[in-house]
Amino acid sequence: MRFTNQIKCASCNLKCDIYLTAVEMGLADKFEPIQAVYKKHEVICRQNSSVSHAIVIVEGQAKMLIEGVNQKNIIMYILVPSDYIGLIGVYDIKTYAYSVAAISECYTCQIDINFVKELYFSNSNFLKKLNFAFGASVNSIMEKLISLNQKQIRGRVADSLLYLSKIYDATSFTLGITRKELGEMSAISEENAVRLLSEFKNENIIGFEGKEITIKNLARLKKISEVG
Amino acid sequence: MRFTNQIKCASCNLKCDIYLTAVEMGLADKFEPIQAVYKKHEVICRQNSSVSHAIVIVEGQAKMLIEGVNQKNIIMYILVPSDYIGLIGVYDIKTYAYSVAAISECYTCQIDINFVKELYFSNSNFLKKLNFAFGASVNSIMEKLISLNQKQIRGRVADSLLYLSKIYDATSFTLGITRKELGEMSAISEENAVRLLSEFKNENIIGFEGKEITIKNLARLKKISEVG
DNA sequence: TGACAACATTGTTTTAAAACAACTATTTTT
DNA sequence: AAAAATAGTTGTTTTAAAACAATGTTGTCA
Repeated sequence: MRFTNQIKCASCNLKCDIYLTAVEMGLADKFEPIQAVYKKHEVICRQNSSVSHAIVIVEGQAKMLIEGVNQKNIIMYILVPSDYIGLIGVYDIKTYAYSVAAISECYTCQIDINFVKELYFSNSNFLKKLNFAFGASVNSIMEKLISLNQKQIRGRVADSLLYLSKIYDATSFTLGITRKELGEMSAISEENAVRLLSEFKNENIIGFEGKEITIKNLARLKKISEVG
Repeated sequence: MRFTNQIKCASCNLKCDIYLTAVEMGLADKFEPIQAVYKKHEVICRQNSSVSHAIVIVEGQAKMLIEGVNQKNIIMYILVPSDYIGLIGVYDIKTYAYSVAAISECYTCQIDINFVKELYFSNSNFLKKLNFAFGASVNSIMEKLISLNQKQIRGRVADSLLYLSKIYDATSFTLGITRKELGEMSAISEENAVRLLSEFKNENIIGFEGKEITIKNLARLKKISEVG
């Protein structure tokens, strides 16, 4: 990890909600984000450590994961630019329930959680926005719980592929993660992750060449996701 | 389900946070909870239906569950008096992500979600209290995710027993749920739930007679929960 | 109070997915 | 450019847990 302080918020293309709210409230001068860059594989925040900043992904990709017993992890989300880490600090939760690690070089902005809290409690629009995002994340965790516990591995991998297609907003995308990590997203072994990709390829549901994946039959994939 | 309107809040022993906050803000007269009684097995709220009221469990017990594919459910929590259902409505989530069903006769109070929202947005103490509860629930869902996905069935049943012991606040308690439901809490089959109870009994970790359960060796049970 | 349903139990069989193994391909490092 | 490490692949074996089956027990209600 290294610090940069090159980009000023005023000239940043991302324009995160925190900055926009600060500006709206005439607090732009009090707004001093720390800019940190993480190399691939570096840990951005560690499960059980204390939440001191809200972190915005400005560039790059990261995985949010729960570190479980016997060093097996579950990857919950892939974070992409404009996603937040650590908002839970606003809800008075002191430690992270998850870890986040870079899967490509990640540029982040880190804003003191107390400053974010100040905005949260004094700006009801911002409050509603965060609340809604937070509430939605609870729903998506429940969906993940169902997916991982009640579907067979075909359904789980289908879910992961659909999820990736959604966050990359395309049916063709470059898989930012390894086969092992695809397994960790679906709570299956690396070998079975490979096997199922090949299976889907043979059935002409997807195509791939290394990390380049194309969903060729979205309807079938959705069907597989549904029936488990 | 039937309605009663016998108990006035002023004379209610429970004194929920919603009522207390309403009183504090001089809104006690605007506070008109609906009192509804549910028989055992009756559904209190159904997954995907819309959230219109915050519901307080006044008496009795209920299970909160996610209804999954192929009619297999996961029981997330057992709700006991003073627990809430539907607070997620405050966070602008319109539909329930789960169902709740009575496991014994349940007396509930139901308060219009818009009234609760009013309190939430105008009383920062109440807001903080709800936020904290909500944030904590996210953490506990993640723990459940780990428990159900990375532990073997022994560890999962151990977790369920520890959870029950915690909510009943005793090492001896009457199991409010069936063996099948204990399985649904631990994401295992009914048969294995029975088998593991017997196994734990043989190993002198627990004792039971029908629904009366005693944890005899808490340390061992915690160990089993840890090692998975 | 007898009949039926729901719940509990235990042994046996089947199965889905992990683990193991052996090998190839692709990146990184030096 | 060679060596080392990481990532990907496929076939085989093992295993944990579900499903099946058969039977006993308790509860409910007409």
